[in-house]
Amino acid sequence: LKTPLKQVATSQLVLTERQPDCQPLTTPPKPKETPPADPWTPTSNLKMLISAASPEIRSREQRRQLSDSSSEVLQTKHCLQEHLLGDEYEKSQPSRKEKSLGLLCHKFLARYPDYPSPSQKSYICLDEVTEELHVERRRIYDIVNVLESLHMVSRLARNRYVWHGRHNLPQTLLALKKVGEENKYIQQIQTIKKREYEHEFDPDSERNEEVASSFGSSEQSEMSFVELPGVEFRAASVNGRKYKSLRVMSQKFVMLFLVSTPQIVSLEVAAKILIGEDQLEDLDKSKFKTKIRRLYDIANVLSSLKLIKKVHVTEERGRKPAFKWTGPEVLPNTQDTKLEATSTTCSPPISESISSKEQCSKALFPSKGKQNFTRHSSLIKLVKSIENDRRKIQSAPTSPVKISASTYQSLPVFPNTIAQFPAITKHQLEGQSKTAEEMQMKCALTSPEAVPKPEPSQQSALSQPLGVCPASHSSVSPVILPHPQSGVSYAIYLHPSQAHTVTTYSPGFMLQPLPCANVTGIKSNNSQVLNKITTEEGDTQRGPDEPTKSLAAEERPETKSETSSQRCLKRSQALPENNLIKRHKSDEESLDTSLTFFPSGYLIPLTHCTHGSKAECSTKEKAGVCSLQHTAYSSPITGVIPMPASELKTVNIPAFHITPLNIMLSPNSIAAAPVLSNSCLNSSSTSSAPNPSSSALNFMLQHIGLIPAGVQVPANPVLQHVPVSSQSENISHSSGSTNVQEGKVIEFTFYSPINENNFLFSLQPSAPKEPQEPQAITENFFRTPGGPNTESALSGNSDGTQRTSQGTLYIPQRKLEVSED
DNA sequence: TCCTCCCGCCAAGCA
DNA sequence: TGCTTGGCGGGAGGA
Repeated sequence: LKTPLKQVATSQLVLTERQPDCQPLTTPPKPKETPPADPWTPTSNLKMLISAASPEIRSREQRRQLSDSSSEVLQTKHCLQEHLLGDEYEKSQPSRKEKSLGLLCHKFLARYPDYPSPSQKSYICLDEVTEELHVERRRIYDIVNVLESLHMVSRLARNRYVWHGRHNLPQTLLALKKVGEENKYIQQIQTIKKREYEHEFDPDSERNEEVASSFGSSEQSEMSFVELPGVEFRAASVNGRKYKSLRVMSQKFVMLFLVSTPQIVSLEVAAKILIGEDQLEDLDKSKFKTKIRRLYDIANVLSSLKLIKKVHVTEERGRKPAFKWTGPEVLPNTQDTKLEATSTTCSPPISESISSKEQCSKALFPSKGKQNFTRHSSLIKLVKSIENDRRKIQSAPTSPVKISASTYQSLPVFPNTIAQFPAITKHQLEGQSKTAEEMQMKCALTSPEAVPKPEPSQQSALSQPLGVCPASHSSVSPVILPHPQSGVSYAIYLHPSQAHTVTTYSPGFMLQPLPCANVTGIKSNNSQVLNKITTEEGDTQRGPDEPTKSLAAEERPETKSETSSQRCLKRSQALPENNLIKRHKSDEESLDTSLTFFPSGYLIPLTHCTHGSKAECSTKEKAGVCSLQHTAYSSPITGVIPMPASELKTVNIPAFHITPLNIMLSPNSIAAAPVLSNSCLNSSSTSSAPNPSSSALNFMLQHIGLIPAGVQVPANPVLQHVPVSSQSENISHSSGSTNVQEGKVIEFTFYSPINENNFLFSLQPSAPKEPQEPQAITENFFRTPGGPNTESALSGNSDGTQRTSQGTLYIPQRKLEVSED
């Protein structure tokens, strides 16, 4: 045995690649007839490095040595076996990890550039690859199939593929996302999660029927391989094993990430969905295991592509392997896509022409007759929500709805919803970007007089909210958003550390998502900010690195100019800190210099009052005198009412259309949980008249996922038990691991600091509190300030410019942990 | 013990 | 008919 002349650590991979049969760290045996291109000389090492960088050189070298290599390897192997004892030989073999598909895929990918120039097509010869990487052909197929599913390669002929690199990736992901939405993967995931909570996985026939019904829609639209225009699919077995192929599985797997929020998919759920789509073949364990195996194969390749990353989701039932999407965010429309592309350094700009888009959609929906992009499902949902909301407002008096424990159990989807509520906002973003016709339709469904149809000029003006930002922003300056219809502007005070997202505002659309604006950053870098919308929304598990994100509400504003809204802010600043404006321990330094008013919020335009005329509201607002019946609609009263937690009892939420901002609840501090309303909650202090505040509240809570659809929160809930908030401190931040814990108290505040027409709603996690009596965990989720009397909650200062309502949302304790390996 | 996934059999499909 | 492609599941390494 000869010692290599030089063997540097950095060349280890290359060496392994070249000679996988030799243990990389041991002295490789050397045949007596050493060829001139001995890999163990510095020169040959250099050659190998060059070769690794240049496929052409490598191929040439490879061809030259091809004839010798096989016999060499065999000889080497024999040589090793001869020189080493059985155990030693076994040890000398590369470990399982070194032979993993992921590593192999890394090697494979290293051979080709991410973005090959279109003029220079890279061809992949499977024989060469298998020889070069010293792997079985079979393994290469695994890799190639997944790459093919992403259109990173395409099959040219037998044994021959073309390397496209990542050029097609954005388009592919966009296409996959759309198909995923079409196939209602979100619902499927939710159905599966629901069943998980209800029963253990049990492949009985009854269950299969249930599954069958839940997957009915996807069966009808049995999906084949999603192609892109110009990237044809020429699989060898196009007709036969097409539907079970790794390609299709891979695409579906990716779709699951693209449609779900947060973009974490457990293998179990993915496998069940894939099984479900396979014509509901027996959900026996062997099939399930097989799917899981294949998903691991796919996941390994996707991980090598850095599209996903392995994590673990810990729930009550244990720790589950899952994967988290780490690839580029896919935004639904061209505009967003372009923004995304420009702000994603790893991707080249997407130049997607309309025609290619049409082609793409045709390719994506070949089996369906009508695949026009008519109305987005989220938009329909919104319309329904609004309709329901209005109906609720106009009909039955609000009475508490008790949710039984069984209901609690039957709402397994809900726990994830709160973690996903940023995605709801995102979803609305998508809806917002739909056509003007849709907007008008939506407007028509709402109060027409309150919501004037947007004119194009206004639209365009309003689509640039950032452009009207004050020229200079301190960390606490408001972001002014114009509102031409009302002649007033919206001002949003945000903390730069926790506000990252900005999107357009269109007044005709009643439920505009208006994510937080980074006051310091929005002017300079819109696209980046926009890009962050999705990446941060999708990752609700974030937290350790963003300790201040949700805590900015605890800070106070610092005003600069004397706009009306800012006067309000100033006023509030002068007020003593109440229980809702707390200082967070970890945030003390930043508090010294930067003060922020709202962490985020629901922008509630009071002009959209559905009951009573605007004038009426306005008058009453100014008068500061609100009848009980109108309390909910009417005026904000000046000043933040300082209220200790012990006094928090009631809340009144104006029954106006709520424009959700991006509510930046601390990802650590909340997690999805069913919310149990308290049957004891009474509304005796309110009149029996329909109380729109409950509708708005319900709408808002449903909308952000704090309560499931259909569940009603009483109009004027009164705190009867103190929620347990001791869990607030139990946020663990271990490196690489983020816990999302429930058992939190989320306090919320309604402000109207902007003007009489607008409300802001903000949520923030409560600061750690002393442990309180635990008996009411499941009975209370809601407590509000101001005492049992509704008016007292709304009354405060009477200068008619500001009012605050505060309350607390209790998230029952439950743990959902996502940890990264 | 369970997770992870390598490995290779073998059948379908293609040239 | 031989070769390519790839579904599939046993079973072993690793945590």
